[in-house]
Amino acid sequence: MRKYIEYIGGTLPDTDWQLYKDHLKVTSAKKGDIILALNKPCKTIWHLAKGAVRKLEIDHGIEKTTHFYIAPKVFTVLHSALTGAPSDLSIVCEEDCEFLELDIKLLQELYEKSIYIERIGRRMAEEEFIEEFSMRRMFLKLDALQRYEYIEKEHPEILRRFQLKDVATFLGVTPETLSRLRKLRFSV
Amino acid sequence: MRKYIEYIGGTLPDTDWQLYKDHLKVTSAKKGDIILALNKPCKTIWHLAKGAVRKLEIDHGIEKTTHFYIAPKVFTVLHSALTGAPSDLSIVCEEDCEFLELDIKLLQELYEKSIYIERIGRRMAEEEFIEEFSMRRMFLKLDALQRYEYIEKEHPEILRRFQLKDVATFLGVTPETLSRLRKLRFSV
DNA sequence: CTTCGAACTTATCATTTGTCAAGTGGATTA
DNA sequence: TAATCCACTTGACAAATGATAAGTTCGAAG
Repeated sequence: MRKYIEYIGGTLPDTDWQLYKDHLKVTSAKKGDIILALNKPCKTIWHLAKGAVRKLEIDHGIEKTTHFYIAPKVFTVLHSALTGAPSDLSIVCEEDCEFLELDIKLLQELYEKSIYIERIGRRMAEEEFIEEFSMRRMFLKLDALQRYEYIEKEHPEILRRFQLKDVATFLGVTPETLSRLRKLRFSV
Repeated sequence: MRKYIEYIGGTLPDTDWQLYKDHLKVTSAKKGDIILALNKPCKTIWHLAKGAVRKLEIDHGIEKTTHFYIAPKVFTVLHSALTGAPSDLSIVCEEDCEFLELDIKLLQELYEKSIYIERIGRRMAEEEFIEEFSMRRMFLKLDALQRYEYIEKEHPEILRRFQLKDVATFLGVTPETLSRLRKLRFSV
């Protein structure tokens, strides 16, 4: 976790770091476990220490993957966490996982107590925004094959640790199309 | 501006608000003016008080619109502003505009002076993230016609104040395709 | 070991979207 | 006013992707 903070250019004095750490709860989950069910309000920030999870939505009965997270990584369902509304996303473990959980309400109290923690919150939101925008640009600029090649080159870990059918919906194509694109790639 | 802060659920005590206001610089620009050129580092946060602007990138010589902003709205090129790197986006006025500009460096100093301003910064980043994600979901869930209908229904102002060719690239289709989709829509 | 089911692939055909080329209309300018 | 430019539209054809159905492979469960 502290590494992630440094990665986004943040620093946390020891006392603030201690304050933060004291509110984390250690949990774990098995492959296949759903850690956030559809339509449940999201009340947690997960610090994924080990494993891999997937965020998904249901679109006309079809599962569509919106995010892949691989440890170490911090994630939540922001809209739901901020407003208390039911989450339109679900989160499932794709491997056995270990977490440090932080309650949203507790985090908001920590914001009051430490400007440094508030700052980390801002930096994390900024990074997520940039990442999300770069994903959208992928759809504006690249066709399906190029999007696949981008993942292959920039995030090969995703191909190793998640199912292709989920990578397909993440890329905005059907699993059949992804299969054809991969074949195309090998023959060139 | 203060309205925008309230909209995102923020509050700014009078003294902090005064501090913030004192650092804003009033500027204006004409329709067609480029307020941020491609490859220049972005050093400004613009508070768009009046008018409409468009953010765009160049992809293989083709202009692609990434954002539309209509007053009142706050925007910057976050990645460039945070890192000092040249902006891969350009910003152009689509109407005569009035701005309140805030220098990025000044804002970072203000973060040191006021936890409330820091908090507004966090809230803005969070809102931008949620907005950006909802845009990406549009590409995952909707085909081109449905994306157009979404804009027509949820953001009709965009159709009134920007050119269709730019709406087309924003939606990830060619202007010719958008034209056909619109024709289709009217005949149904 | 065998069976079963789910992921993945492959094939065929329909649909959507892109490309290229040309035409229309309205606004700006000489 | 006339000429010009550019956004927008339209048409014909090509390419990409989706839908459906069926086949293959592999790992999990009995």
